[in-house]
Amino acid sequence: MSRAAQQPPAARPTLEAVAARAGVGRGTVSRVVNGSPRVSAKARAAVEQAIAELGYVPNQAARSLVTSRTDAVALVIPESVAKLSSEPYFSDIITGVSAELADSDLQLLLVLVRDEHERERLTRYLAARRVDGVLLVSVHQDDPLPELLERLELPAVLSGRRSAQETLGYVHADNAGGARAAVRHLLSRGRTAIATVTGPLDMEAAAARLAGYRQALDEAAVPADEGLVAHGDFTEHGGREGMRDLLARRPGLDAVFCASDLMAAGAMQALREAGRRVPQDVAVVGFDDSVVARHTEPPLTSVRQPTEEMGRLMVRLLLEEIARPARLRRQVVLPTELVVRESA
Amino acid sequence: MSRAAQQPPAARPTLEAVAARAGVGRGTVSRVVNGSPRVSAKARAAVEQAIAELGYVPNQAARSLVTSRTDAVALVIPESVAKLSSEPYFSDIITGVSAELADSDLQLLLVLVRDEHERERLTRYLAARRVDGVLLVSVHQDDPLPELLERLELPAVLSGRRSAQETLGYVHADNAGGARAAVRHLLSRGRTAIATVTGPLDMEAAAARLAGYRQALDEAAVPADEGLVAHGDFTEHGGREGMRDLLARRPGLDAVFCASDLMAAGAMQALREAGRRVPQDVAVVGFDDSVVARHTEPPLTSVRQPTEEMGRLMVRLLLEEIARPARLRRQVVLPTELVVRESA
DNA sequence: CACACCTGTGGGAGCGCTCCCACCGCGATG
DNA sequence: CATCGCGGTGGGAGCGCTCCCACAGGTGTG
Repeated sequence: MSRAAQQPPAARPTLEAVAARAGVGRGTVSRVVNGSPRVSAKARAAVEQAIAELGYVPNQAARSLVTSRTDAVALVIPESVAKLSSEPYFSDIITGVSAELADSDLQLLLVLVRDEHERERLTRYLAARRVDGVLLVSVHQDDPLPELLERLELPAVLSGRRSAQETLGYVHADNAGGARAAVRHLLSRGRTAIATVTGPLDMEAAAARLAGYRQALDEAAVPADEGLVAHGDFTEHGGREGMRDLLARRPGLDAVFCASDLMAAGAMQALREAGRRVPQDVAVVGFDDSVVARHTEPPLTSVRQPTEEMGRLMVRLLLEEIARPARLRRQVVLPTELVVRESA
Repeated sequence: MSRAAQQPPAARPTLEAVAARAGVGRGTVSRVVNGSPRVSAKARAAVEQAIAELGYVPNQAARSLVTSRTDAVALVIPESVAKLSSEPYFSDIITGVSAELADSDLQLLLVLVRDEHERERLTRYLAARRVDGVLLVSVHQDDPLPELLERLELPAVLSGRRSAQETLGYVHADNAGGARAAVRHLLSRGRTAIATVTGPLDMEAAAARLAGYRQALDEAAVPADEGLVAHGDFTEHGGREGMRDLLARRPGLDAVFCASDLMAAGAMQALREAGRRVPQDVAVVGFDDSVVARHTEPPLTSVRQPTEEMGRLMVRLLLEEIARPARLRRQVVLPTELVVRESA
């Protein structure tokens, strides 16, 4: 087909063109576009009309070049373990982040980091300051990214923290408190041999959940039994394996607290294999209260953390830090809540 | 706290600085950075060393300004229905897109469009050509975005299509074929009163699945019965409602094909409420083979579509189109596969 | 009535890059 | 021996914007 009628994709109008049409200078147009108050009503009206008539949209690259802002933030997800879809936690964070960002004029860059190579790419990218700030989720203790962010003096907010001495801003849930509530609930239902499947302990969230589990037992004067502690990795597979271990070591257990819903789902599979009924023989509690919790059979009692709200809050903290970088980093802990269903 | 020691965040070196250090001109550095072959080995080595020594990273804004490329693509997800986390389909697309993009040097912008206001924001954004291309998923028949993309002559690839006459490039699964396979499977197991819960019929994928269902019954000379067709919206809630309707209208049904796994999960809840056993009384088949399928009780037989691969393929098509825009748009249909589990 | 001061304005400079043209030196060619 | 071609090179121009300085014109003060 002839493309003779093809017109050069309609060269976009520039600031200059708008200025000419409105009969004002470039400076005035720029002031209107950027919402400066130092513009007369008359000039403003003329400029706004010219903008509308020409369909002017500012060129972000030109703006960036001179302001050295990018009006974009990156959400970095280390996808070390599994796929995004099996971790509803990430999806909920994304939803919250995106929602909160929609009200600002920032764009959301999604960066999944699968391997070393991709981490290097990200490093170069951040060094080039191609974003104004970074949201980092699922932080591990030895994760090199937080340090990089500090070195680059790039505004950043974590979900989770490296340790209790975290220097960057962060948002996380009351992991210890949630775990405590879960175990207390099991105790109150008369369970006595309560096991746990932990998350990866190089993540503070996982360590805190284990600590909460221990506290609750301690409070109730239940003697500690390391045989009742299995280590998982937040995944379904890890939950299944952990549960099998536990059943082998302590066949008499009558409850298990899993540090994620996915692990709880895996644990329930292992229990079913072993012929144990949930909750009659073994009560199960998860953590996250993600969609998975509603799809297990029986539905899973779980510790709800406000994941989406955490995403929103991360954005708010990040915007604050971008606005005034020197300030002390804010660190926020959100409450959790036990959602009781049939599994416990 | 005193910030006396505060140093200006280490002004990043420019092309010019590299050129000076390497003892060459700006042009040569630019050629090296952009991989032009027209550079002598000697000059190249000198430049590369200077780059390493200075830690030079090109300024993307400056580059963009002159090339009018952005090296970014947007993945647009109309989040009309529910949350991201309850739709594993989207997560898998994201995973695939991100993986494929990692090998190119493009960035992924994630844009969730929740309402009219956010759509307008996106429209302005696209008009400003702040991305080199767009991936659009979950396309509805009356969706204004595809038309906008055509008008803007912005490279774009859809997942799903508006109709069989789609003019834009797209990738989708063999929806009709998958549905046919599902229903044939049910027929082969001796089911005779096979119902279906459809997706939103303004999406071609949903319409095609319904068509496939009808074809399979037709081939088997099973008389059509509109009472066995309920309309859902791909969500769990829709599946539950649809199933209740079906049970009310045709209590004798012995199988149901649901156009999504989520609806199948909802349908199974409704069946349980009604005291029907799955699969003994009613066999259930879903569509997507998402993580949900493995978490239902019993595990769900489902039509697998290669969602992640679809994401990757969308990126490949988009890159092609960005490279040479005038070409005919490629349209690809990927095969589906029935994964048999215990629900049917 | 001279002066300072404030609001609103125009436009030069310059952000860091790519594009392109001019030019250099060399070996091959007539 | 003059001419050409060609790989390799330097650097001017310019992308579209913001920043900032200079300046116009009005208002208020001594």
